[in-house]
Amino acid sequence: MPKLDESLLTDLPPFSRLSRPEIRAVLDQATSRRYPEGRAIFREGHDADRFFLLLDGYIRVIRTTADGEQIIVLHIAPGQLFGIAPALRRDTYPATAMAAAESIALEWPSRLWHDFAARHDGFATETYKTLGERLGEIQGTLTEMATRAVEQRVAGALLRMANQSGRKSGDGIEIAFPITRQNIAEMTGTTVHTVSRLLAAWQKDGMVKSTRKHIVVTDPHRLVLLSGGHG
DNA sequence: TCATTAAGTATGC
DNA sequence: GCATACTTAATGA
Repeated sequence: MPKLDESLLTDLPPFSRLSRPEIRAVLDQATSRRYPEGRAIFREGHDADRFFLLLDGYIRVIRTTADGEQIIVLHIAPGQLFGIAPALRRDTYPATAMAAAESIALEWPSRLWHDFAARHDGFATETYKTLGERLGEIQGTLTEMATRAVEQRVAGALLRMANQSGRKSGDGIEIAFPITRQNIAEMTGTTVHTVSRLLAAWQKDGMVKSTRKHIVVTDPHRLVLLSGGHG
């Protein structure tokens, strides 16, 4: 394993308050791995022996219901920690993590988490901050599920992905990882068919542009209106 | 309003 | 050419 460059971590919230030598020490304990699209990084219920930092790519966090249905909980963007079960005082992962696109992540043994938190100023607080933000997002989605109609939920899901992982392209905001209608159905508690119909209608109205596994939001503002105000 | 069924077309390895 | 992604229409809860 080649030595990892310190600049990988210097600008990321959990590490931004660490000194150069501290970052070096943290990096020297990390392993870097690559995951092809669709590969599980860890699975729900399994022993939480490692935690991760996403360097490149996108991660889909998935939970499976009792009757085997998949629910996409959220997506993780580069620069974020994930699989941080130790921060939640858990010894198993609460969800499955899949590479939504080809991804590269650093990993550390779980036992190091408490070590990092104790030794490095800001590591724990920054980590809890991202956990809090993530919880807020999940709560928001949950409320949306309970109170909004399907059309508003799908619009909201598209906007969330565009906001968190969007890159500006020629004609709008492009969702930066492969996403199928089935995936969106799993995020919004509806069916592929409904998602397909909605996307087709919105494309005709010029709000989105989509091809296979690829969506560009061309009129975010109107989509916000459709989603019912709040993003 | 939305899921389900069913039956198709398009796309990419 | 086959699996996967996607589309559309009909039906009924």
